Amino acid sequence: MNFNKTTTYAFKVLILMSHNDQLDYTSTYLSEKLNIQMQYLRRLLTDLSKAGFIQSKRGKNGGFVFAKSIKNIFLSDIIDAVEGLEKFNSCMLENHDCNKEGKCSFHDAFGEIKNKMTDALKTTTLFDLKEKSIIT
Amino acid sequence: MNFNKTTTYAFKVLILMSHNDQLDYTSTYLSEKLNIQMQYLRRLLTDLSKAGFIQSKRGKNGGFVFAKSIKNIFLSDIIDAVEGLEKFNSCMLENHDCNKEGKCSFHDAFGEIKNKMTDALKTTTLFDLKEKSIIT
DNA sequence: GCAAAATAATACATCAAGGTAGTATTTATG
DNA sequence: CATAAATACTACCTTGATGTATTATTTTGC
Ligand code: SF4
Ligand code: SF4
Repeated sequence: MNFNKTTTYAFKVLILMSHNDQLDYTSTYLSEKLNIQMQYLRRLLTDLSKAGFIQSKRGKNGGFVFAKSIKNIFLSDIIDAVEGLEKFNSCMLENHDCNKEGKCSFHDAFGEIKNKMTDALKTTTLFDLKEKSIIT
Repeated sequence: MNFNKTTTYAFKVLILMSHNDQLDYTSTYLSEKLNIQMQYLRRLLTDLSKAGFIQSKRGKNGGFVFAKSIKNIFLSDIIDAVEGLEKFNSCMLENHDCNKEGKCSFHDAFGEIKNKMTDALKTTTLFDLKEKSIIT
């Protein structure tokens, strides 16, 4: 019940950026502030650009800004872009032949909980997280 | 929100074995029935023995049987033995400096859901899963 | 007591995620 | 237009999870 590292990085970056969602953030700044290695972060930022969350400005005074309103970026979108959302809905036993409700107690026992989790991810935006976040 | 492969194997093995919890199951049988590679499964079975869930009988007519009642084997025990239970309770953002409630919206948004998940794992036994499981 | 059937142990192979380095490209500004 | 400051790209390294192969050990039953 965790995201992979890259997804976690993505969250941290975007949450930090959402503190001032009009600002340009350089990869150097983000890297130092969040303790994420430069090169890896750069790739991630490029990916997040290609996914449409942020946009890059190359050259001097460049950096990254949101490409759209943080009210329109759902947590599920971020997960989906980085590690894919499939596994959050798929069988916890990786029994790919089966996907039927009511066939296995696992499904019954955790299906509802998983759905709530997924719902939360699909309805929570970066804006929603903004105020209370301690991640600086 | 998934277990790693080894944990999934462990679940499948133990769930299958719990269908008839007095029987000896050979690694060959389990391997073929569940499509798990022999050598890897063997190691897992040895680990599950050492963890006290099952016991091994070496030599001809050997195999593995439960070492204790399946009413006393909680899903959380299995996870804990194989991949550790820590991450099911730790910060989803891997912000290891912090572990305070109310400090970050993430915590508020998903804390309750995670607790329910953990509770379910800690109160559900192999016996509870027995009847309805389709995993043969 | 020997052969067959089982587990145990050990060492090595493979693969994907994550991490690192070096070079190329773009752009603002003096 | 040259330089500095930024991102983009590409190739390689490291590590941990998973997979495979080989050999050793134990036990049963003829
Ligand atoms: S019924 Fe069980 S095996 Fe089938 S998809 Fe649901 S959890 Fe997986
Ligand atoms: S408050 Fe946020 S950062 Fe801190 S432990 Fe909870 S989820 Fe993690």
